[in-house]
Amino acid sequence: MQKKTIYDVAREAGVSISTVSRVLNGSSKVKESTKRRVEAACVDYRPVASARELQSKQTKTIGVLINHRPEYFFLNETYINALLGISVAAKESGYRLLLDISEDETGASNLFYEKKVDGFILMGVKESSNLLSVLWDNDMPFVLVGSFHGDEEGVCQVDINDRKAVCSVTNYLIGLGHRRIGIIVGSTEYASCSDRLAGYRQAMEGANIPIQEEWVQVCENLTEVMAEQLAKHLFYQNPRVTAVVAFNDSTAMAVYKAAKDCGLEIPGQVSVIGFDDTKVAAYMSPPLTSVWQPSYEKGERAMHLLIDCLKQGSMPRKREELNCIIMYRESCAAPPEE
Amino acid sequence: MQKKTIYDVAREAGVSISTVSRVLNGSSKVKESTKRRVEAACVDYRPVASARELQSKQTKTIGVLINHRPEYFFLNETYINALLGISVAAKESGYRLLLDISEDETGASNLFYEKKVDGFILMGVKESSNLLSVLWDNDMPFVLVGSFHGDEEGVCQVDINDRKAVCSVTNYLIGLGHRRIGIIVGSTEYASCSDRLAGYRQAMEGANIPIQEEWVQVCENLTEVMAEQLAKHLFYQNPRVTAVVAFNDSTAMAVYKAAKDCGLEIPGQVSVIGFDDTKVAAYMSPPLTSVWQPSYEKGERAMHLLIDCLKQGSMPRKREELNCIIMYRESCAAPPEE
DNA sequence: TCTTATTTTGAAAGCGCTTTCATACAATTA
DNA sequence: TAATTGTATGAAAGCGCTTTCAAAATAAGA
Repeated sequence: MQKKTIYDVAREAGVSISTVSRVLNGSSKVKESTKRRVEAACVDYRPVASARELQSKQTKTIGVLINHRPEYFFLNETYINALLGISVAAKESGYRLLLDISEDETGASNLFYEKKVDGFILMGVKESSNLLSVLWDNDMPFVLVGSFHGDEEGVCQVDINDRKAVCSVTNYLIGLGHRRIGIIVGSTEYASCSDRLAGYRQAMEGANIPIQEEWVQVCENLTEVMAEQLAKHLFYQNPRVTAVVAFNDSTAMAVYKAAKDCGLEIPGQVSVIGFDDTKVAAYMSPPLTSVWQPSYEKGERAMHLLIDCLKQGSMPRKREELNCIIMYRESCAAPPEE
Repeated sequence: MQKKTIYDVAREAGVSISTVSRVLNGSSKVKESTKRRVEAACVDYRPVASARELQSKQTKTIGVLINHRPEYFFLNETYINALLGISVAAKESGYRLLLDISEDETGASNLFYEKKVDGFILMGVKESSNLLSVLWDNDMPFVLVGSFHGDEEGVCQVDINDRKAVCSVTNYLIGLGHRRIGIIVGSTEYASCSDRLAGYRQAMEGANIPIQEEWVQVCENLTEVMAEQLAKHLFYQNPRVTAVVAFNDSTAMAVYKAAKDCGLEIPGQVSVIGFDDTKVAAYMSPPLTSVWQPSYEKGERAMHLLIDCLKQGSMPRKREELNCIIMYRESCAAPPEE
């Protein structure tokens, strides 16, 4: 079966292809009666996207980039949730998603150079990325999901306040009586890591607790296996930490494992705090106190912002901040008596 | 800055656009010396994809469909892992991915009708789906990831043997001494659910244990909250089940919660078995015995199969079966003495 | 050297649309 | 009724490529 083209529709309706195109796009006035004729002839007709894109210079598709190392074999749950939000918002507005999961940015710039997308949503961008300036310089709209500082004067992004959130939970731990508080974070190449670390420092300084450098474990490549080791480092110290702020819930899980291996009770002997409040947090044993963040909403909001840009033709350099919620559960308590 | 077109390259190299196109596509012989001249002129030139697609009738992009209800707000980890495998395999072969996450299939058929993709990878297809026949009838290549039976004589799919896997773990439970074994599965609209249920039945029948119908809990809409309730149904029975086969690890987590609420010890008073062996399984308390399945490899393999189809022009109606591994951990033991 | 076979190249058509520009027609106004 | 304005439509160009077909350049054979 040969596919129906705009010519077939035009013939069937007894009009020219221009008229068909006009009723399809609603671009200019068409007499009501002919409009109806054309619409009737449009059954089983679907415009070929590439033809339309070639001419109209827009693709109605958004490139979604997720920074991810293939060797991790596991995608951060917050990315997935953001992706879900992006997906729903895109669908609402008739946009499609081209997904690029990778560490390097050539895939992304290809999408741009080959005109495959109208805009981008970027997740997990490294501070050292130079993709952003390419996009800026070429007026390609994009929105960042998640933390980023960068050299640019300001980019369009939707984010949480990582620093504030970690500052809060650290203060919570301090309020519980903890002094020797450890933290495990990933590469400071990522703003979310450096911000969370900064939040920890801020809280500790605010409480006049001098930070022992062996309490802060920064890891370029924070897998669960690594996290477990780092947690053990923390626990083998003498005196050991009585609480650990984990970069995220996966890390917290690893900390749980380490604690178990070291024969430390949670929360009796060590308190643990996670981040992201992934689905497991509530089911862990003991249930994990964690910072919930609105990942889905981040994605959704980013998409809406991007679509607005696309409509208006200009990109706001604004940053939207969404709120986190600390989910208090049972993984934290006062430190053991000395 | 105006984008460089094939005309610019041609002028710069002193040849016609036909020649440029030829060296770009390697479609026919070009003299070595002119080839070099053209290649030199190609710096900063990127073909516009839509123009190329319009003419060549192929898009070098694959549509990836994930069946998912928006109200779930959470994407099955096995899908994500498969997606990762798909992504890596696609990248290797220079394919892009158009992602469509949704329950209904109009998004997918749009991609097809508008010629946005060269083929499809489908995940979580319902038995009642009629997308497949549309694709078949129009010679659009596709590969299924995961279980599916369907009316068709056979489709190209890569899958595990759900029935065999659940049969094995049920036998394991029986071997441990269990007789009253419960099972919680999702909608039998999905082959993976009905197959796992069939595996359970097969094992029970094999051991001559008549199945009490209150032991099998089928749920159209298996969320964690639902699973927890169903688990409690199982536990409130008199005599109650001594083991539960959960549809997947999320369900198993909910069973853990229910057991805790009912004051039942795992594995002392109830044994629990999960499926998928997601990352949490090993970290649960007690660590969950679960069936690991090669999700990543499923995606990777599906993509390779699809690319082969695309090259050869014809689609094999074969089904590839990958192996599962039972990860024995500490959530199963002999049933309590009566 | 001249013909024939072979390789290399260019002109031009066309993929299926959108959009400009001009024309035809209907509706106003003088 | 003629002149003027406004509206509805079509012809044609062109988006940036690939590909066919024929011509030109080169190599081989007589």
